Amino acid sequence: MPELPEVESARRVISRAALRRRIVAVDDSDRYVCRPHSPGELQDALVGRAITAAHRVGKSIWCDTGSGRSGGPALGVHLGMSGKIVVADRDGTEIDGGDRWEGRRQPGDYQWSRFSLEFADGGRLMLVDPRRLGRIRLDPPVDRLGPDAERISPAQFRAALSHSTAPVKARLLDQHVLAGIGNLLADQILWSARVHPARPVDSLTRAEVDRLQRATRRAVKVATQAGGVHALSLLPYRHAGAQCPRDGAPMVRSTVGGRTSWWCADEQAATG
DNA sequence: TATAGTGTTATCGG
DNA sequence: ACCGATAACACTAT
Repeated sequence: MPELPEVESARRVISRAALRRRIVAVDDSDRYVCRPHSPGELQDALVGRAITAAHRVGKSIWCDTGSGRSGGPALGVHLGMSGKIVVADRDGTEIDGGDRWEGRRQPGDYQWSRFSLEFADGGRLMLVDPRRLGRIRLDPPVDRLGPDAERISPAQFRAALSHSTAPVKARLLDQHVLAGIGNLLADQILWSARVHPARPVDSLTRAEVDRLQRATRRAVKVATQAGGVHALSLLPYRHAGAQCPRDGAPMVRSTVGGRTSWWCADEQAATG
């Protein structure tokens, strides 16, 4: 599920439930999720330290670590397609972030825990991730990300949607251009702004770019306040046979920018 | 049983 | 070198 709103929720879980807890053990045995680190590398870097702060840009989280007065490496967390952060007590009682149904047969048993930190009191922070497309790495290259979609200024947004012939949806999804927008947010933004997803960026009018900017701000705000993209109004209409909730025209589906896209056949015309 | 999928990245072609 | 499209990744849900 994770797009910016879910990732922000995960960051808050870490901030609320994991700060300043001394790490006594690390399970970094999943070679795919912990690539390109070698076995034990994450453990060696983290045992004896604690998370001191959790930051986010777009869909990337990184945690400052330290022990006493010495700082450690940043712990990067990416949730991929199916990851979530769960913090649980020694007995498996979830402190935060968990869903009872997600890969959990009994308290403390997480079938899909792909990485975990164990704290001195026996509690754990886990990356629970069925598909294993999430990622844990030290000192992640967050400087390559574009401006965060929640904080981007109108001028930065106009700059992001310029100098390109790419489909506007591909540009919205490019994390190096604008960080945090995923497939569902992109469809919501384009629908709200009444812009066809395949429109070349350099064909957009100033008015359209402004509508996209406002729609981005609104969609990110709505979803972040609700804790996830499930709150987006377009979501129930992204399926075969659906009609646009504004004008009743058919919702159509195609692939744009390599992703499944849904839009209103009438209001989001192919030419502006 | 077959297919699609809310994300990222290496690779390929222009 | 830049840009964009595509495949691959791993696994579950429908």
